[in-house]
Amino acid sequence: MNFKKAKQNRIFQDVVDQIQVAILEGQVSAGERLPSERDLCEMFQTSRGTLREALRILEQKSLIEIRLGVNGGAYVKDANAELMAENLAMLIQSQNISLSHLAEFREGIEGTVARLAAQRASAADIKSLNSLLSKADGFRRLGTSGWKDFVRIDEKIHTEIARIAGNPLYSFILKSVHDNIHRYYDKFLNAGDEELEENYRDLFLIIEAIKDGDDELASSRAIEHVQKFSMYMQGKKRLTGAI
Amino acid sequence: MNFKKAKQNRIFQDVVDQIQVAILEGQVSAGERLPSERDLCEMFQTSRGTLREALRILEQKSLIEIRLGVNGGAYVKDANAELMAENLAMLIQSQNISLSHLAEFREGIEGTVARLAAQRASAADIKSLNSLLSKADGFRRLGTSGWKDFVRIDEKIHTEIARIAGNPLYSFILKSVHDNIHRYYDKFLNAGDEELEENYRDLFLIIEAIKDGDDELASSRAIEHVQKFSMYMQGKKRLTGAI
DNA sequence: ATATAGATAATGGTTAAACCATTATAATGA
DNA sequence: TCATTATAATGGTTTAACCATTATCTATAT
Repeated sequence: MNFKKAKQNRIFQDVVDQIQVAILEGQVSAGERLPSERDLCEMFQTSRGTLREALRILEQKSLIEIRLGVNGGAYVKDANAELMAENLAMLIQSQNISLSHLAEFREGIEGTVARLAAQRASAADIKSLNSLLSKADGFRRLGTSGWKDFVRIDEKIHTEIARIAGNPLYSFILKSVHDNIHRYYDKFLNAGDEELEENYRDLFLIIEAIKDGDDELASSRAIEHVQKFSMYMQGKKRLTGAI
Repeated sequence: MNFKKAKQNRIFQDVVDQIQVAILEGQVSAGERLPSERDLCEMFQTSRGTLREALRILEQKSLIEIRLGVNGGAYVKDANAELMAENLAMLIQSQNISLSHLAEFREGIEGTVARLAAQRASAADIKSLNSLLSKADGFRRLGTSGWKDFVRIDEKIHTEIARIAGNPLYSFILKSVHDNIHRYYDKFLNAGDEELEENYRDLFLIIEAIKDGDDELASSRAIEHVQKFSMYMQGKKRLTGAI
């Protein structure tokens, strides 16, 4: 059965549950504001301290965001992706998960996502990818000075492929992984023209395979692409770390 | 740059940060207890209300667990897997992620994990898998009466394969996915002898492929196995739901 | 009229002191 | 020795007050 211990009634937990249900069921929409703390106290018949403990939990769950001043209060949030990213970060920190583990995990995800995208891409999807690719091309031509923008588009392409794969879970997980990889790698983000050139070529080939509906090729190219990136970053890291 | 807005100093946030660092850096180990609320108040020079807001956040992060009574207080936790499972559950609920999406995601993960396990399994790993398999065999022979135990071992085998894959990220993610699938599917868990028989055979074949180091075969068999399970469950669901 | 500066009030952030509920442990008694 | 009871430490909750931030209104000067 695997039940958890039934804890003493904690009032703030009940408040959390009620508000969470209201949010998840859409009784209050993203962007809207909950009543003020003092009003909520009256509604729940509780003290302000207890109510605030509930708000802290909801805030930590990224379900609400607290703003100050007049018109301040608890605003319902929509983005639930950052939650996963944060938890993944904590997992990585506390469980001593290495960057190579993270990179390997990313390989698996990107490979699968590219395969699915190749199976499911519509004409509109291909168009969208091509548009991003041409933007990347523009930044590539700027050489190393366009590197930063290129990286941004690069990530956007990966995200778009995940969207095309059609399973939102992959989008969320992949975003979490990207966030965490960049959290650690961003400081090493600079490269010569050759790397930039190769990176662009990789993207081009991945998208080509997706266009052709060749799922196995798309998958293997995506994996290879991620591996290359990881190796490059780990190489850089070792060099820089040795200073 | 993607910086976030710098919020007003919130005392409870500072308290959270300090305690979190202490935990993640191992200054306090799992199972140990933090000082009492009143003591912590003195140490942080803060009021009890503020301190409690900090504890609520840490509790929500699954970093601590609060117990009541004498010897009660904030105990440092070790298990960080349930965190992911909970967040995944919320993601599923709030983003309208369907069971088929969850099942597809599981396919990808299990396929990759089986592939890696086939590449990396040691003699001891194989022995461990065989031991689990023989247990499963025992429950299988009991027929439908042993179904519940069989399912428990089944999941254990999947978990073990993930462990053998050697990347803790996969273990955590897979556990989260399993938890969430069971959360929705558990009520449909009953089957005839044929399903049980086929399930056992699948496991046997997956483990055989891992034993032989045939990573592609292990992967495809694992994927097929998961697909079968999903289809069976979705079928059951439709039937039961139609009552 | 318009722009600037200041006053106003609503809202979250914090404090303090008191009381209640739970529970491990010690003291008590059969 | 074992069961019962008392004790005290700890988290859970309440109340009432004050501080800090900020959107909006108001008055003044240009």
